Amino acid sequence: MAVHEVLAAVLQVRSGSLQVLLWQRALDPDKGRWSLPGGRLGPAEDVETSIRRQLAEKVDVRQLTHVEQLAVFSAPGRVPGERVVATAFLGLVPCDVDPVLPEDTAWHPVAALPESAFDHDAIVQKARDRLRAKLSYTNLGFALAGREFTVSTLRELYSAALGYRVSATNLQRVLSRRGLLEPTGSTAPPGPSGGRPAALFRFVARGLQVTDPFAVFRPPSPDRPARSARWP
Amino acid sequence: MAVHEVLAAVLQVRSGSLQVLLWQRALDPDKGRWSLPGGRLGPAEDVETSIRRQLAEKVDVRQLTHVEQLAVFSAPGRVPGERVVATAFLGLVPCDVDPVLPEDTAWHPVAALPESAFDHDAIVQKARDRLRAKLSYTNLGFALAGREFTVSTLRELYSAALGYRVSATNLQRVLSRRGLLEPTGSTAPPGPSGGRPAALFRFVARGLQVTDPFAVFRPPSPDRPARSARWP
DNA sequence: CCGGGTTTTCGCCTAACAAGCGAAAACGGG
DNA sequence: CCCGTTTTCGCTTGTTAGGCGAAAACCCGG
Repeated sequence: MAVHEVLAAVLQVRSGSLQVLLWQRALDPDKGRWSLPGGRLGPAEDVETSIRRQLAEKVDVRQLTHVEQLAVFSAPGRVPGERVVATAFLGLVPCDVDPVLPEDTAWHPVAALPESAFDHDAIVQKARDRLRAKLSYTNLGFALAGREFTVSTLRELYSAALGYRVSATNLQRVLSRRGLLEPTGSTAPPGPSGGRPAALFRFVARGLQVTDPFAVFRPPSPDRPARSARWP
Repeated sequence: MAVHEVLAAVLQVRSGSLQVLLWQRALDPDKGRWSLPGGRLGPAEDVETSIRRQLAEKVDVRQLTHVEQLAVFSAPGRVPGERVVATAFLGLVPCDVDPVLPEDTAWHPVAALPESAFDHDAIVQKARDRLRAKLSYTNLGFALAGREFTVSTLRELYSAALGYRVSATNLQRVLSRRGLLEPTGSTAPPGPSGGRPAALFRFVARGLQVTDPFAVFRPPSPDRPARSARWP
């Protein structure tokens, strides 16, 4: 018999850095420290429904472009007092929205977290690592970007999330070849210092999908060109 | 307030197919159906400690070469009666052991599961998918293989786990290039019908490690040859 | 309206890796 | 000692990531 809570590390790229949504605890334990949004699992909801419901108190749910389970945190003494088992989530918000936040809530760069409550910093690290990994072999970028964007802004998003500078040329090429990116046809107005107007792109699909080229030892499949189809 | 249980899909390649450890329920609910090993989370243990403890009743724990969290299953009605939230695990057993099993326990091919209890079949599917994915971009094969093996037997393991025939040549090449495989120097005795004796190999590391070549958009790093290190 | 500065986009090239194929190597058995 | 069998290795090909620089397309000031 244990209390079950759900917690989410909601990430967004803001002003060039990857940030996480935290709220400051008004009561003990860990009063004054920053913790992840979430709360107790209700009796008639599964964990994903629950975290979406609880996040609605912090941000508009419709602005959450992606939610996925991260892991269970269950060390016996992870919170003082009663035993609490937590299911942690990764949530993503696109860069073109700026949700109104409650008083006690604010964004913090994941690279410089404030004093955080309990084991919540470990959860944030895990969320960041998951995001970084999935940017490489999925179309998860759609959850960070707006509906339409230029390659330059997409480059800034990837650079901020990954923690290192990414080549815009290569980014466009790789995502295009994988069939994840498509041009809208129109262009964005050039910046104040001029320059060629950038073409607008969008992600072909806005749901998570994995690119399988990372799957090796593949069998020759009928849909792929089938480099040659004979097996011992 | 909900009961928390831990469940594990323990997989092993046996007689050429991927199989999962199940036990047959002697009591209602779902009497007679097959379910995953596991049980209630104890008050002083985290979920991984708990699943390892509970699996010890089924198989010798030292034979478990890999254990990882899969996901939380928490649909309100997933088991009748009291609310039960489950943390599901993937467990792997190398092919060269054959644990003694309790009466009610047996291996079943994941491709042809018997009538299984509750949502346990969904957990098994998820475990299978996770294994298949990780075989491609990690050294997880070490958990399926024995300490030493020939390329042919490794090929059979990968073929069984992935569900399609794998080229032995390519398997050895890819794993070697990634620095995961090394020859022991000795050879295995040839089969009854003769043939060149096969060289024995082992995995360099027996803990899980990810091969990053699947990470794209990488920065030029000092350790890698650094094709050329200049950035705009 | 023409040229300089700026930003984006595209083409060409290279490197790395997966993958297929066939020849050679290394055994046992008649 | 030749033959069938199994393994291993080298050669080659196709695909993808990645780097570099030129051309394209805009603004603005003279």
